[in-house]
Amino acid sequence: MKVKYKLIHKDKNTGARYGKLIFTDKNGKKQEYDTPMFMPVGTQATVKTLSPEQVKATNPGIILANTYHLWLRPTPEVVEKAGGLHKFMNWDGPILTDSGGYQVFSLAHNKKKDITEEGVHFKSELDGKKLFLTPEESIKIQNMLDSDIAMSFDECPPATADYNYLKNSVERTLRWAKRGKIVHKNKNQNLFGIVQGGPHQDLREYSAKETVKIGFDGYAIGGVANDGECKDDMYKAVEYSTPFLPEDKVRYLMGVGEPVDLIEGLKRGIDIFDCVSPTRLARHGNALVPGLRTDKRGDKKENRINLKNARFKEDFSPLDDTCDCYTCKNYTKAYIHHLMRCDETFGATLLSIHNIRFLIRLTEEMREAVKNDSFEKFVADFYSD
RNA sequence: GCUGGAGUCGUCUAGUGGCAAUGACAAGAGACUGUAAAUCUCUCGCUUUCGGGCUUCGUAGGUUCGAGUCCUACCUCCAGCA
Repeated sequence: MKVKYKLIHKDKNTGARYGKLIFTDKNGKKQEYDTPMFMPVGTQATVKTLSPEQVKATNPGIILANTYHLWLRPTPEVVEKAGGLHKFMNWDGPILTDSGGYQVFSLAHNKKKDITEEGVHFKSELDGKKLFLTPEESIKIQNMLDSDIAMSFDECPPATADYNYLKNSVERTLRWAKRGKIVHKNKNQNLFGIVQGGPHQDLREYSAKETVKIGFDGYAIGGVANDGECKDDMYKAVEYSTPFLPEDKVRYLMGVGEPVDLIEGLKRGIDIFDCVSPTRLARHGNALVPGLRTDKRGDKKENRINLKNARFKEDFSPLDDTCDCYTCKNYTKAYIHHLMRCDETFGATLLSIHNIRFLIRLTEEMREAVKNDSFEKFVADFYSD
């Protein structure tokens, strides 16, 4: 499905935007979704522990899948034979595939040797086989998967990498973006570019401007929230980038995240977010709950409870009594505590539903605030609770 | 009653003269941001000013510089025979 972003309203006092993503399929049929949006992650063509119906019930827009993982298994050929990713996984909503760029850094064993101009050498985690992923190959795979949004294959170094590394990385990511765009043939698929540059103002500005010159259907900000980056640097990375992105294209902050980050991102002009944290936290027994806490670094973090803790054994209240999700409407903490203690998957399912809905509900509330030009007050209330 | 065998952290278990004592589970807690993650880390006899101190391997004695480990008796459990 081809996508168009429509900016509907810009908040009077901040950079926050309310908009719509309008997807049109081959037959001219439209699907519309509001932004800001939180996209659940389904790396292996499934949002872990959830059925498509359960994902749908959280009111999502786009969901994610990953090129790297699907390349190795089941292979793009299989997905193509199945009739594309939508059919394969029974998801008729929009799908965004990450390019494998993130895996470059988390999987390449020897960064210096494995990451070359031509592409990246991997060792398959499945069978130890030597693999080589290039920008062209990544786009080709995404074309075959037939996702709605393909991401450029970027180099995603930690924000804490030194300036020179980040500078070279920005240049390389630009060259890779061009190479990817040239081979992008799927007319029914959108291609997004990725801005890199760590926390450095000049690099972000340069990366954003050059990426826009290449021309993409949407723009992402990458290389944030990794390897111990502090929140301040992450917000800087965003605010150094968004001013140079076109107003009529959607902006995607990759891999983020936490409730606070959604707010801070939106404030700086981001429209869409994705993060593994709601589903991973769920599998590890944690539920997002209202309020904030301060972590050991002094950063404001989301509040959450660990349902495995003994204190929930006889707590027969819902996870969050302000929440409208299936889990909160039907189950108690004591029951989820029991399921997590027994390693029953249904516990992870219930927590995933809640955590995803928690973030999506936050985007819905932010949306309303932007519509009413009251986002500044919304932010103030959020921090004062 | 006789003959073998066994009793070690909540549970199972390693240990055959230098041991607060192995591993697993359970338990208590923490971490997690484009998913190498339903994973990982820490604690788990008592106590501590974190150097240590104290008490532990069925019970009671004994041998030894030193005993969960060797000896004696007893208690309990299991198997076989009466």
